[in-house]
Amino acid sequence: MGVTIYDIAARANVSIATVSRVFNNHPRVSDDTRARVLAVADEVGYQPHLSAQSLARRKTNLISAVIPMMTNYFYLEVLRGMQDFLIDSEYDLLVYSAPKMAGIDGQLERALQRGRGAGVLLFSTPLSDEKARRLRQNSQPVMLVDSFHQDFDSVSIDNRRGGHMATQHLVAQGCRRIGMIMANPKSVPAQERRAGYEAALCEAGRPSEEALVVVSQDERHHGFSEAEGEEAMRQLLRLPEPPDGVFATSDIQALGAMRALQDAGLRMPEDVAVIGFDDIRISQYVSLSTLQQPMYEMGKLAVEKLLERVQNPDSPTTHTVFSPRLVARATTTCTDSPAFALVNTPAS
Amino acid sequence: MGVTIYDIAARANVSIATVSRVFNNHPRVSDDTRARVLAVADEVGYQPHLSAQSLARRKTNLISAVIPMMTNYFYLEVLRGMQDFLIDSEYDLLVYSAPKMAGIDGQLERALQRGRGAGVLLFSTPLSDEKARRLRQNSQPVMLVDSFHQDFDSVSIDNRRGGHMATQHLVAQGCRRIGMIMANPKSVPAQERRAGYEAALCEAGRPSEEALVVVSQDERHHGFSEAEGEEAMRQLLRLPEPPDGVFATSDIQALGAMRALQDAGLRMPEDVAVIGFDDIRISQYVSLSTLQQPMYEMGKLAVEKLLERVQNPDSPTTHTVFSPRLVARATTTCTDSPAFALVNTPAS
DNA sequence: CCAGGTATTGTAAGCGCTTACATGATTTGC
DNA sequence: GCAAATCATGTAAGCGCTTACAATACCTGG
Repeated sequence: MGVTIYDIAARANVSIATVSRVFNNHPRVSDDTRARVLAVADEVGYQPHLSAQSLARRKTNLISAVIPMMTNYFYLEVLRGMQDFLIDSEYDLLVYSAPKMAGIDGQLERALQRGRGAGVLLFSTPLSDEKARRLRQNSQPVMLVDSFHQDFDSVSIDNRRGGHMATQHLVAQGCRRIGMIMANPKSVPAQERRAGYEAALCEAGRPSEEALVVVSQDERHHGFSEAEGEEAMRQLLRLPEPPDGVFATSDIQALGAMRALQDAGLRMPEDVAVIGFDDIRISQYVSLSTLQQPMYEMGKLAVEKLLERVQNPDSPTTHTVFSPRLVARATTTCTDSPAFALVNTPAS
Repeated sequence: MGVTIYDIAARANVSIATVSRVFNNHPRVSDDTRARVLAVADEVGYQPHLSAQSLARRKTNLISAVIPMMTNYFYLEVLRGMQDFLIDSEYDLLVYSAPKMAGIDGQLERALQRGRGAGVLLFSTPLSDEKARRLRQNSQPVMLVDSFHQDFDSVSIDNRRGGHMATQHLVAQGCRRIGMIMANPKSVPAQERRAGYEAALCEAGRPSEEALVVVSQDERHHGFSEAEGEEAMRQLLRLPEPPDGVFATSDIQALGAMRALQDAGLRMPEDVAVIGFDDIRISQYVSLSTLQQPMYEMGKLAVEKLLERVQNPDSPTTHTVFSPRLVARATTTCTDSPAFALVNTPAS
């Protein structure tokens, strides 16, 4: 069907080996034949057959990204960073995403198929020892993004520090009772953010109150959803002494919390200050204070490091930890001028 | 390295052909041997080698999505729809995205490589006759999403109708001078939306004024960016008689326009009503009126139809056109209660 | 002028799988 | 009870490429 190296070999009066050498830039080909082969190839529109190459070379030029709940804009930015790196490389990207947390194992299995990809980027997925063992056996190197395990390369963010910074910021803004809207504890980043929150409270000499932390039991998105955030906020507001500052484990939950506050007729930040985590694009528009993750850079670095690992399977494991950056906006401070105030001036 | 059918054949005392038949659910295998082969395969952890399968079967289980400027949230939603369909199929998804419009040809070439994928989804890319010819020659079927060409299957939206609805809505809201913030005319959807705009003005007995349509010359994103929208709005405001209603070819441009209006101290919708196109998630939060595209459904249907085409290369070409849906929010109507009003109450 | 390089090209054996065809072993129909 | 059909399995030839090894041609220097 397609043009093969046999066709070219015949037309250029050389063997298929020579044709192959030409395309692989093998040095031992005379300039003469090289030119002839390339001319013929060009003339007939030759394209190498990628599956055949993969089979013969015993490696592919594909890498896989395994992503849970792509609805989260966080991943869009990371993907963008990845693509910007890959576009100049010879590797292509397979995307395996699962709508629910639970589907991630199946997608990971798919990505790990033999002869499929050269490496796997696994996002935001905690690794049980059992699963880690399974991954180590596989021939494809695995790189963890937004999660951590001693045995695998990883790129992540200092969640504990972020939780600490968020809480400290609320303290600095004068909040007296600081609550937290926590995702499902199965999420390791969420746990870490909570640890930072508690450490900061402790440092500030505040008692940490169980009731002020609302923990999501959601399995589907591990609590990272607007609905979960809204529900959690309502719960906080029902407390005898509701908080006047809230740290949510993600912006998307914070958005839900904002909705709940609005419904309750409360003002931000005067009645309740709100801070999230991630800095997704929406946050800028609704002036939500948050901890920014360098999503683009994380994506870019992650593929870069994965490809290095593919080249060099035995180099020592590395872990890169980015620092989050505090972005103070209108939900916690009174100085920042709000976005789109005019839209929201109720018309009369 | 990996376990092959030879290993299994040896351990199960059968030929490799039989092993292959077992995995391909060939009917002519006795239950007895089938069970034996499967037991052995399970024991040694056999996984078929996908490149080898592709080569022997002369087809792959990959489809490619070629997407310009993934920054646009539109594509995230479409991707989600695609993934939800693919997760139950045997196909996997390759994503080729280009940060700029100009990079799309290179990515398309990559996706079209022989032996790579079974089909290609090409997004939002106008096809010159030249390029169409090139695509027809390729062995992979191509499906157009958010664009149109007679010779290829397509899934798109009735942009003309959308432009018409948007403009009609502004008319109904009492706008007297209706401007338009237009993307680069290289974008066919933008052109169509403009046609709808002009038709609606004409029907309403309004003269269409050249100066009221600001056309972007941007090449990078074809004008689909916040900065371009903002600049266009400023330009409109400098007119002797500025518009009191504006239709933007996308939400992202509309967001820029909103920023310009806010900077100018103008109220929406009292001074200027604004409507966009797409209904990206942010729009809901900032209460931007818009024309909703069924992005998720488009993605889902697109892969579904592409896979049908892969099965059946000779069936007649089909075109599916979705209708946009008007979503009136606070930027055009006074009835809708705005989102997050509290955030935007300037604190005192 | 010839042994011993070195540069260029060819031969052929894979890579791991699918599948047309061939071969016995069983079953079926009459 | 036997030819014909059916079933289960094996043999071997690819799919399109890479690459170790072999072969040939052309240089060197002594």
